[in-house]
Amino acid sequence: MQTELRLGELCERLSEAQDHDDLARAVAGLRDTYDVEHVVYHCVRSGGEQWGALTYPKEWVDAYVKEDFKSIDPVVAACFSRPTPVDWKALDWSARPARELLGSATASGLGSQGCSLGVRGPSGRYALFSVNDRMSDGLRSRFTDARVDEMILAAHYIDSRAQEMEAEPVAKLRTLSPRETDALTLLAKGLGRAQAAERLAISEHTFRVYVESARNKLGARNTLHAVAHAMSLGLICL
Amino acid sequence: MQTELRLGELCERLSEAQDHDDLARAVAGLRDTYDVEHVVYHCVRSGGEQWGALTYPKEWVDAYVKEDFKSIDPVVAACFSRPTPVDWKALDWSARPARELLGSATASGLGSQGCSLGVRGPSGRYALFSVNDRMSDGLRSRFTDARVDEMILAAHYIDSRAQEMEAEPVAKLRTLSPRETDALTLLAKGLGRAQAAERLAISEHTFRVYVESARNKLGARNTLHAVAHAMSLGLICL
DNA sequence: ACGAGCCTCCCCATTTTGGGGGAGGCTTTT
DNA sequence: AAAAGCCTCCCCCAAAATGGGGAGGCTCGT
Repeated sequence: MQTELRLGELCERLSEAQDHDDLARAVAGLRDTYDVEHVVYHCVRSGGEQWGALTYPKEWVDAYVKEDFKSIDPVVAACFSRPTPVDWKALDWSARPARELLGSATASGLGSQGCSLGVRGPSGRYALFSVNDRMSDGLRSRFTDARVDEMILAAHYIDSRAQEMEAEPVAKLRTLSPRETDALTLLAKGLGRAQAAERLAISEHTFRVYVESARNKLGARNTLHAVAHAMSLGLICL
Repeated sequence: MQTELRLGELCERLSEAQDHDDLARAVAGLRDTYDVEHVVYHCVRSGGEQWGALTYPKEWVDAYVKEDFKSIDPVVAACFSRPTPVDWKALDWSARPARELLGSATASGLGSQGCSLGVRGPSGRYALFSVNDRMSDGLRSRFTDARVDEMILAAHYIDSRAQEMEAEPVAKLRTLSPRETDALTLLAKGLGRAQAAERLAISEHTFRVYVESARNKLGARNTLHAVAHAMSLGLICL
């Protein structure tokens, strides 16, 4: 197995990538360089449906989507809260849905060993970068630190390119005034209007004006929608 | 200037880091290795107040917090939506608040050139990794791609350690049933209860049961709080 | 000087939500 | 077999929110 990843090659392919197929080709090149069974970029959550740039057989990808394995996949759950690479072997696969996932993967000819790293972006965006092999011992334990570095860099570059491809032209990023931000933030934190107004040392009437104003700026249908939208845009945070 | 960053040294310091001071020492070691004016890890948004592990003088840090520069800092805003490193020189500093920030920084003896990379985590977490120097031309243009790689890796490792230090013991991660998730997601997207119930092909009474149930599971005070909380935990996404 | 935006405050009628209650059928796990 | 959770449906009443309207003072940018 090669001991050095030519990220220059990956970056070159990514810089020319225009669509998901181009990303898939870049990921396939990575698999060949790593000399592993599969390399996977799985965009779990973004503005639209989940999608992936990967080397898995179509049969397995179709089964994964059809059975909605994303909602019970221990890898997806584990990487959601851990910032470091996760060895699949270390996860709990005892639950029946997880065993079904494994069975289905094996039936599609895949190895059950792998390593994944979660990547996050704005507006709750969440993606997974995985390396999969059929060898009996975990990839993570076989990887040197240098290889973890390469995994992190590969994940970052692929996700960056994916975000760039998805980005809507930011014609006009909505912003809120400080008081509007305060008003929505306090509501998001669970305070009622009366309590929030008191917290800000203003009247409920005034508080309401800020909420209405923010709602109009965000083009929201109601207060809840305004709060959710503001959170999604990263304008407020709990 | 050295052409190779010894990330092994950074990782060693980080693996032993127990608090923010340890992180600051690791960051200071990085500054010495890079041979630059300052290196900064700025946790802009997480569960608590903003904080940083950095080499800036206390005078400047105090001024930054006191003037609430975070809310107008073009670097903070730019890195929020860009997944790749941002050269400060390329940003718009013409607005008065931004000029005040620059003036204050210069008065504190800082250079105005730098490069920053945004890092994201769960629950809307957002941090910045920056390298600052007083040289007249932008660091970004002087950095080779190898240096960008090191910047990305350094940002990742520091943020990972920071997250590990902050992580509350996950005694019980709240989850929602699929229907509860659907109900909150549709409300977050701006549908009214009647419309959302129709979308799910259930009655409004039933829809309401899911909302109430989700609200109880999340320990939320009202529906808006439940939606905001679910988004914050990454349970639903727009 | 003027316009835009922010911050502040008030009113009424209608609609929606929250809090409480009730119920049954199905699947999964232990 | 039993318990727990999910999915489905219905009711009432009080409180809160929404949708519409009104207003003035201050600061900043052009």
